[in-house]
Amino acid sequence: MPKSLLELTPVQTAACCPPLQREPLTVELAERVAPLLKALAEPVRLRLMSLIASSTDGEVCVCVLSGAFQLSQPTISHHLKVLHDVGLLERSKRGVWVYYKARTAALADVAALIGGTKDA
Amino acid sequence: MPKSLLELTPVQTAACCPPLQREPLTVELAERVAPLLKALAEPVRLRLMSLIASSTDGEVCVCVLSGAFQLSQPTISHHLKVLHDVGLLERSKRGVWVYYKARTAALADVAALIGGTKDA
DNA sequence: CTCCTGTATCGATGAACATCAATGTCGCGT
DNA sequence: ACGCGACATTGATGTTCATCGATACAGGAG
Repeated sequence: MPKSLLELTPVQTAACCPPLQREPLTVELAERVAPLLKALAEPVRLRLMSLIASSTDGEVCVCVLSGAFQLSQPTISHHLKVLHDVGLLERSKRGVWVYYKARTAALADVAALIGGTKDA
Repeated sequence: MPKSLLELTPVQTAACCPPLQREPLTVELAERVAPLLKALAEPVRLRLMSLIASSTDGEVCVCVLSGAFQLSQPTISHHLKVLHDVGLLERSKRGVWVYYKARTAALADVAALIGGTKDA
């Protein structure tokens, strides 16, 4: 896994404004970013991501997450897998329990690309 | 259409960090943001959005956009409609031509919600 | 070793989606 | 008026996806 999920070039990261508004996205970059957005583009996954990212411990047990939604356990597990597969969540198993942690850097990367702050 | 697409509350907009990392997203907010992310979560639409947002004129004619992809005209029209329907694009017809303009504020809203800059 | 419990995987099903060809609609020129 | 060109809408098709029940795979307790 790369240090930065999106592997933005110096020009891109140092840019005054979000790459998306700076110059047309390349096909490759668009295809690399889209899966991250797609993973977030679902209400349940957005809330899962938020629940984990806003937790004081930084980590949240799946057992807690399962109880926070009126969805079956396999469904929650599926959504967590989607977020994990694109690199938005880290997974650590301790004993019988599994904990997920948010990769806030990845979130920041996505945000910086699509919007961020503009001006010089 | 609301002034701000996401209608973030003062607490949310003035927050030190992205709402998503600050406190668990409410069901309503998650369901309001997800469609915007879904609209962006497609390589072609991401590139369309970028092409329009990065254009010097601020506006781009559909005739230009159609030529920039190896896709049928209806398909491009469909993608533009998706972006327009969620409020990411503005549409203006002049003569026979149709021009689309990026709602950068909407992009910034989404970015601020999911990532933005953290720290205190 | 054998249950019980937490989590992941599998298989199926119905809904949503990307794409295209065909058709419709609206302006402009002739 | 007529026809052409730009764009949108419709209908159809194959694919992707969210969800669930059933099942598999751990690891701890007894």
